[in-house]
Amino acid sequence: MYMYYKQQFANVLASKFNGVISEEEILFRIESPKQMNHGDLAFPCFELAKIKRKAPNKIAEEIASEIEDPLFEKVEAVGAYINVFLNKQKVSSQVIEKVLREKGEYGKLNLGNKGVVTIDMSSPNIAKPFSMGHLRSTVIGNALSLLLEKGDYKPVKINHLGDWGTQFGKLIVAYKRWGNEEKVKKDTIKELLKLYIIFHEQAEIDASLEDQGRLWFKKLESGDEEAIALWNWFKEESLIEFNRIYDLLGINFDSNDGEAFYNDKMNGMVEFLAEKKLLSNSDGAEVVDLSELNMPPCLIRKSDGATLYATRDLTAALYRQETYQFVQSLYVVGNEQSLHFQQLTEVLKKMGYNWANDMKHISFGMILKDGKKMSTRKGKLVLLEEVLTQAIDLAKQNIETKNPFMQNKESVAHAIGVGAVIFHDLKNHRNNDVEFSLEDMLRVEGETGPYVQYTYVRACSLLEKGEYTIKIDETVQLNDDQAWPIISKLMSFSQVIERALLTYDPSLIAKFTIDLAQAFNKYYGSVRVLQDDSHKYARLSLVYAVATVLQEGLRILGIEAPKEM
RNA sequence: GUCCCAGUAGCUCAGCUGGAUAGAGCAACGCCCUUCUAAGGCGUGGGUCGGGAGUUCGAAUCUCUCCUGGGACACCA
Repeated sequence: MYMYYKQQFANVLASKFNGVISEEEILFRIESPKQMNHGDLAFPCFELAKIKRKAPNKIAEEIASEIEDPLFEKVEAVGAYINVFLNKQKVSSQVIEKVLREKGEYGKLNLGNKGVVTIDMSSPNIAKPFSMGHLRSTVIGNALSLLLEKGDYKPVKINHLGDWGTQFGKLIVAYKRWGNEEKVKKDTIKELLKLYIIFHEQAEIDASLEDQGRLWFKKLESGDEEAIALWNWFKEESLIEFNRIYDLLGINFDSNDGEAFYNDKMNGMVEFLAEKKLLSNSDGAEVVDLSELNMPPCLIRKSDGATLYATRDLTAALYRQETYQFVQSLYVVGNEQSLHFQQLTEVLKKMGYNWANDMKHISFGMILKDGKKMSTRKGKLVLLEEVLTQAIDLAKQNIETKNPFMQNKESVAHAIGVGAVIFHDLKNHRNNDVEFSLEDMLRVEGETGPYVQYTYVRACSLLEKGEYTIKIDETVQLNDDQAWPIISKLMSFSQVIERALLTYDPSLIAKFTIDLAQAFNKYYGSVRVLQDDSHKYARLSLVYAVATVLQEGLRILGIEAPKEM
């Protein structure tokens, strides 16, 4: 909607400028003023001043006085700017009616099916607890997937489980040395984590442990029965735990092919590298040299012949291109792996695959503890499940005091608790590091998920009390200017989606929902919606539009919007 | 040492492709529930946009440089 009005303005301006400056150029220059009293759209005349060799404010004045259009209720020159005020009544009706018609589809970018986008996300390491770090990948990946859908792409969510690699060799060694079947059966993940930590402690004393770990991974990779049996056991137990968490988060995947899935596909990839003469030997290991790009070499095979992370990721990339023929392939993986992904891309390009350029590392910042990276090896980590449980409990307590007679307390508390945690993760730009703070995560006031949900609840309550039903043929005649900030926000929704999609940035959606909620709460505080007068239907329609868009915004973030709380 | 990310109010962060008096939330203080859910609203205070130079009509935003924090840099993932 916003684009439409901007286009109209550009159109009018173009007709006044007689080709001195192109319409595209005008469109590009038009901005939305930061302050309400500067109108809804503004055109700065500085550039024009150079071309026309005239003072910019003179130009603004001249043009402003010439513009007359029913869509604009006021056009004024302020300094070098031509400021335009949209016709509030007219635009309000148009925007609200569009939302009433399109409902959840509002804001969708209808550009025709744009193809498959694979999203490598979540990817927890089995035999380790699901930590806060994996929450980020999971939640960001999920939001991007929903966003892509809204933009007419076909997302494929892949949980690239960390279920292969030397770490399992190490774990097997630790289990065989210090493990206890009974204990492990009882509380698998916690026991395995203990073993993993012990291993790394002991390895500092006895370096031969590392070698044994590598040996057992090598055994695993060559199909040793004992190794495989243990690995299977660890994996099954881990998946049970992970699925419990995915259920809590309400997130699922289109594929659970983890690293081990590519086990039998790696030889072909390595052979192809050899055929292309890209492999070289370095200290007994097989690597792809990238020194001409100022990068360290990419390791393909260890000196004992076992594969590495890069080997599996390269194989996975090939497999995904073949299987899905993606137009983009996203990797929602932490910042610290940026070198790895640069290497991946470069190796694929050397192999002659141009689609390597369609692979994008969607990086995100770390969750820090006391300003430092958390380390599983040293046992420094925070368990996601505990955080979620606490958030839900807190929501339950709040409901008990604020709305004790409500139905569905359980499911609402779940929506709010989980919503708070997800929103907290998504509201800031993904690249920022975040210091872990349970207090911040459980916050429900101010710029939080529960605040947005609460706003939605208020809106729903109004619709309920006002017995609102959409009358699609009736024009919505909104007469109060106080609604304008809301309208202005509503009309920018698809813009925000487009931008979020372009920059792979869900935080823009989160900020949008906050802004819209703030505008609505302000309105709610000063206007009595359910007042019985001739504009009640229009006001309720506005409320309906707000509720619809808030719900849709939350949905894209992967957050539920309860009707009561 | 090389490369990547960041440095904006006491704290956590916004600030669109450079544009009009730098904005929110939290915390602090003061108001507003006999009328639509106070998980809300209104108001007050709080800023050399890390330092310096440059480009420009115009810089928190672009360039260079320095400082600070975090991270990555071959047989972990």
